[in-house]
Amino acid sequence: MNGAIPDVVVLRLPLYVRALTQLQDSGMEVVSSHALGDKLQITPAQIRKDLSYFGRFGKQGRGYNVGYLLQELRTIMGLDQDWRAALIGVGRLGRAIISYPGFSREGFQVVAIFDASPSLVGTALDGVPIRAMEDLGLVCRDLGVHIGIVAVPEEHAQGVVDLLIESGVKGILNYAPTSPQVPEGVWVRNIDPVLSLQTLTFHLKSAEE
Amino acid sequence: MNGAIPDVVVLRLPLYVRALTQLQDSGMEVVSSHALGDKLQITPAQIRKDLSYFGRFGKQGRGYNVGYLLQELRTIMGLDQDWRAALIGVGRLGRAIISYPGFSREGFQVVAIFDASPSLVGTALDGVPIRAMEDLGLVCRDLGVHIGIVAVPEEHAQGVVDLLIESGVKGILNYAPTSPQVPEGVWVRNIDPVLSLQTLTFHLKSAEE
DNA sequence: TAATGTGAAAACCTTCACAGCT
DNA sequence: AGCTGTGAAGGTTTTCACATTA
Repeated sequence: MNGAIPDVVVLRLPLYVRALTQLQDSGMEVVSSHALGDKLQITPAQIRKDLSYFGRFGKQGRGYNVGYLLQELRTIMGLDQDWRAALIGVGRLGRAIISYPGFSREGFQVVAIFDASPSLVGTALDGVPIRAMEDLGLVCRDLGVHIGIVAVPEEHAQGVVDLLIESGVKGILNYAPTSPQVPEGVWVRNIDPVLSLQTLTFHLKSAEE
Repeated sequence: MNGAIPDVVVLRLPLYVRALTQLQDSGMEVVSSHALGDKLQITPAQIRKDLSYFGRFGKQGRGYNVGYLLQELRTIMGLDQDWRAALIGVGRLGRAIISYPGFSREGFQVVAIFDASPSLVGTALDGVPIRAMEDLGLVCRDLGVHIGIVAVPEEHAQGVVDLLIESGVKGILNYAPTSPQVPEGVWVRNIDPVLSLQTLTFHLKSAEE
């Protein structure tokens, strides 16, 4: 129906997948845009419009078949395949990330781990060997790493991101408290809970008046 | 000059604060909207427009004084005061959150911890006692908790959020993989790295073609 | 000269409203 | 009767472009 999907639509797709999965688990077979919208606090029109970028998945008068729509969305988003990730940085944060079961449950496998500290290199975490930064390029290409998970201190984040990009990695999940610069064709998502807290305080402070 | 600040502007304010702090640390005293925009991959016009919602902080021909703008923004966002948070849920995730030094460094103090497990209640974490869920309302009001940090399993998240709201908490940082429903006047920010990864795979898959 | 602050224009996104299908 | 899919309308956000000021 068109060419590019608005980024704001792409950001909502995972919400639909998550909500539909919950509905499926609870045994629901059909859902209307209105019911799905109630669950997500999104208007029914918005949901229908978003889905219409990708096809016609509903039945007039009835709604959407939960299982079917879920499967279609998972295919559209590439969630029907496995994705290989590399973790860079084995500090407190890196350890928490590797021990989080949600990633592998959703099809994201951490296949390589890197750290700059010589005392860590050679040991393993969760069965995955920790390697030296020097080997990043070779190993990432070898293993076909799709996504880099950056969990290094702020001052090293940009350097690590540059290295990942040189190694052919096109997707980056950045936990460092900084905004890395990347060229066209590389996608970054930043996770910084402090930024979220700071937008909260703005509203709390405003409401206080 | 205005009434309400667009939410999309509020989401960018913490980015400005973070970048300005980095500039200040590196000794820079003046910055132009162009230079700041380079750092954040945001257009100069956007930065100037965003700032103009709050006042006139720059000098024509020169730019912005880093320290002054930083201080103004911190005041606008309420970052010049301390905020008290309660953590709910002491699983793997809750422990990672409490051990993250970034929160207290930025003025967010975890003053209370709650968990449903009787074996944890009565023990302490990082010097903060773990309390029973039954005490949540009383303790939150007593201590004047501003923000609830939700780190419980998905199936308990909505219940915990409801409890927090009943207890007068108006800001929620939600780590559970679900979209809690809240009334007007309560603000939620969700942290779910899996959603971020899933938006990445959409782009990676699209680029693959 | 260099860069802000800001109306106006352009681009983008959301909502409306209804034809059309089940 | 009920709900989708979608053009068109309406609203919001971004960008442009320039008067203005240091």
